[in-house]
Amino acid sequence: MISAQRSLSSSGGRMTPQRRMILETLESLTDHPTAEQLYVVVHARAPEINRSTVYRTLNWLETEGLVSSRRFNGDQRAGQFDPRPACDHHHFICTECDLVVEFEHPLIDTIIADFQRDHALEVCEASIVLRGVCPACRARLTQTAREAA
Amino acid sequence: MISAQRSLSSSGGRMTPQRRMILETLESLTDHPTAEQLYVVVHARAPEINRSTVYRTLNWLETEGLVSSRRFNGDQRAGQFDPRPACDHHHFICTECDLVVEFEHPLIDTIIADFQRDHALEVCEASIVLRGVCPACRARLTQTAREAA
DNA sequence: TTTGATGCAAATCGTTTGCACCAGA
DNA sequence: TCTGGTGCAAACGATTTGCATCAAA
Repeated sequence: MISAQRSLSSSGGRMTPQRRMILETLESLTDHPTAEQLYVVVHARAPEINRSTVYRTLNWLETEGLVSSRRFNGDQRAGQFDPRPACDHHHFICTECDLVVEFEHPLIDTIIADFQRDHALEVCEASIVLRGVCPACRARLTQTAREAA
Repeated sequence: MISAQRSLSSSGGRMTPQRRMILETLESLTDHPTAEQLYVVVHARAPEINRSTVYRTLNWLETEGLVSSRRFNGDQRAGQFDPRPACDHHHFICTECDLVVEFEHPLIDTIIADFQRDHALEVCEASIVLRGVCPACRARLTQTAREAA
């Protein structure tokens, strides 16, 4: 979760009502919304807030390191915003319903260390994306397959 | 590398001169080109091939599982195409020059197994993205920093 | 012959930007 | 006050699509 007020007031930008509202909305959402999805919620609550402001605020938050943008799927159009920094967790995505599950795993550090040793490249960030099918979608899929047979 | 002729003739689509040219060009490139970059090369060799055809061919190849599209960076606009399936290798990206280095690591299987056990979710694909700085860019950066001081 | 692929241009989608105005520090 | 943020609309880049034509199987 972002500790919005504090982190932000100590950094470069100004705290405005629009930014506060966008931040509060982002924190209230449990998933990884696109800019448009976030805009829809923000706009419903505060119709005077413009779409550009949402985009600008998200970009600003990303440069501040408070959120990270993701593209879990190579062919998806819109970026999704993760209300946490990029560096400290990984993701599972259901290919059917886009459910996102976050996780951590200590072995990533071993992988990074091995890679750096083998390739003489300096790694500063790592992310794992797992893709698969969640139980609900699995049930639906097998049900559909059974009906077809 | 794609074994183009064989894999494709056995699958759904038709082999046309355009598709052959696009495939050969994609195989000849060693990096992970965007659709536009690929189009430029293809178009230089065969000016009659249209941009739409490149996009359509890439989408088709992806549904056939012969290439995979990537978005290594959350905020980058264009998708990059990897002339290999998504499942069998991982990537390091230099944040300065976009150099891509591919690698494999056996521990990913342990991570997948642990995740599946802990979350009761079925994983069918995994990819690791490491981000960092390559030696050339590191040298340039430290040089620039030294000059500034 | 028939179905699917192509070229072209226009449309679409997600995102950014120029500019005049406004407000937080 | 003055720098930086906002709303608006227009621009933009990447990608897709409708349609008439064409060619692989």
